[in-house]
Amino acid sequence: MFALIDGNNFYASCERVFQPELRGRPLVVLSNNDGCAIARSDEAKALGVKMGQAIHQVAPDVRKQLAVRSANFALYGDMSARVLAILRDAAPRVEPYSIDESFLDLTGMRDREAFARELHERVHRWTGIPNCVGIGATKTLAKLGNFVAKSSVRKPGSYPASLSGVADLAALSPQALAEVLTATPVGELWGVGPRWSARLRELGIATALQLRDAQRDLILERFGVVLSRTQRELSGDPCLALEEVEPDRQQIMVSRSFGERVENHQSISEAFATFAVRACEKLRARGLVTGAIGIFANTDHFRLELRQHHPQRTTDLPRATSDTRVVLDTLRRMQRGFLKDGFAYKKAGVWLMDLGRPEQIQPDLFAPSTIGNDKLMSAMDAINRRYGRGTVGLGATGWRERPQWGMRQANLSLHFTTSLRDLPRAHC
DNA sequence: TCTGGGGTCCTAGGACCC
DNA sequence: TCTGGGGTCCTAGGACCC
Repeated sequence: MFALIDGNNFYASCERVFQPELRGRPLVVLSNNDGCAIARSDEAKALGVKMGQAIHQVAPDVRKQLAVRSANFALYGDMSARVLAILRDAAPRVEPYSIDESFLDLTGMRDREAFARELHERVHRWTGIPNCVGIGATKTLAKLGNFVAKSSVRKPGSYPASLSGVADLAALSPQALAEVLTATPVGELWGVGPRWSARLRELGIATALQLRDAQRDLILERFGVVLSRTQRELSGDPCLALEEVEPDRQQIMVSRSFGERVENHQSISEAFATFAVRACEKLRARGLVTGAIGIFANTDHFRLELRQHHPQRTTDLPRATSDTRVVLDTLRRMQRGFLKDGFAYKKAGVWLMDLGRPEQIQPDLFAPSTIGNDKLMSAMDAINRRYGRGTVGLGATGWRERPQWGMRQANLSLHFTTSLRDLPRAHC
C-alpha cells in the first residue's frame, strides 16, 4: 500500500511562504533566464498561463496581472528537505521521488485516512507548503489518487468531494473506483505521455478505466513492457517497488542557456569550466568518479534565420577521477576546434558519464585505477559549503562577477533559508 | 527583446563472438 | 542441391518523468 504526497504548485508555494504579499495573487515562477513558466499558482492557472509557456507569449493584459519570480532553486531545495524531514519522522519507509513528491509505504497501517489527513495538515502547518495525498495499492494508483485529491480541490465536482485533499483509492468500492477511472483521461496517468496518449485514443482507449480493461497482449505488443506495467498497476497488481535507497547516478549534466547570444570563444570556454566545476562538485557529493566527459554547444534554435551550429564531443578519460583539475585539463583539450567563428551560441553544457564508485573501478594492472587529489578537493568543497559556493575555485572559470554568458534573473527572491547575507533584507 | 534543466528506461539493429 | 543457431555488447532514438 502506497501513499504519494506532493506540494501544490511547489515553487510558487515556496515563494509565498516568505512573501505573504504573493498569497492570493496570480503568481508565476520562471525558468532560468526568466524564459518560461515552470510553476503557477492556482490564480495564474485560472488566467490561462500554461506550464512551460514562454512568458513573452502571455497576452499583455494577463501579463500585467501576474506577479513573477525568477527560479530560486536554493530556496526550493531547502523547503523540500524540510518537508522530507517531516515525512521521514512520520513514516518508516519513504522514497523521495522528486523535489516536491515522495512515496510512503503504508503497508499494514490500520487507519490510513486519519494518518494521511494528519500528515497533510502537519506538512502545511510546519512548512507552509499546501499539499495533497493520494493512496493506492500500487504506486500508479497512489499517483492517481494524488491527482484526484488535487483536482477535486481545484475543480470541485470533477471527482467526489470526499476525495478532496486526501484520496484513498484503496478504500473505494470497485464501483466507485471504476467511476474515478472513467473520469480520468488516460493521458493524466503516471507513465502515459502525450505520444502514447494519442496512440491509445486512436485505439479507442481514452480513459484510465479503458486502459485498465484493455487486452493485455495488445498493450504489451503495441507499447512494450513499460505501459504494460502501468496497466497492471492500474488493476492493483504492484510492479514497482518503493525505492528507499537512491541508485547511483549514471550521468551528471550541467547546462545553461546564456542570458544573451555569445560569439566570444573565451567567454564560452569560461562557461564550460564553470559547468565542469559544478558537475564535479555534484559528482563528489555523491561519492562518485567519472570515466568520460561530454560537451555540447548550441546556437539559438529559435532564430533559424541565424547560422546554426550544434557541436558535440565526448572523450574517455584514461583513468576515472573526481578531481576538477583533471576534468578541466581534458576539457581544455576537447575544446580545440570545437566552436566556429561567426556563430552566436546560446546554450552550452558539460556532462559526466561512465560514473562509478572508486572502489568498483576495474583496476589497471600497472597503475592506480583513479587519479586526482581527493584531500584537496574535499578541502575546497568544505570551504565552499561553509562560506558559500564560489568562495574558492579555479581560474579557468574566469572568476567574473557578471559573465557575458550569465543568466537573466530579474525577479529573484531572497535566499530566505540558506543565506545569512540575505536575512537582514527579509521582512518576515 | 524574449523560449529551462535536469534525469531514466526500453527497443531495435548492427557488430561481433563461438 | 544444400549455407546454423545461438549469444553479448554497443549505440541511437524514442518514450517517459519532474
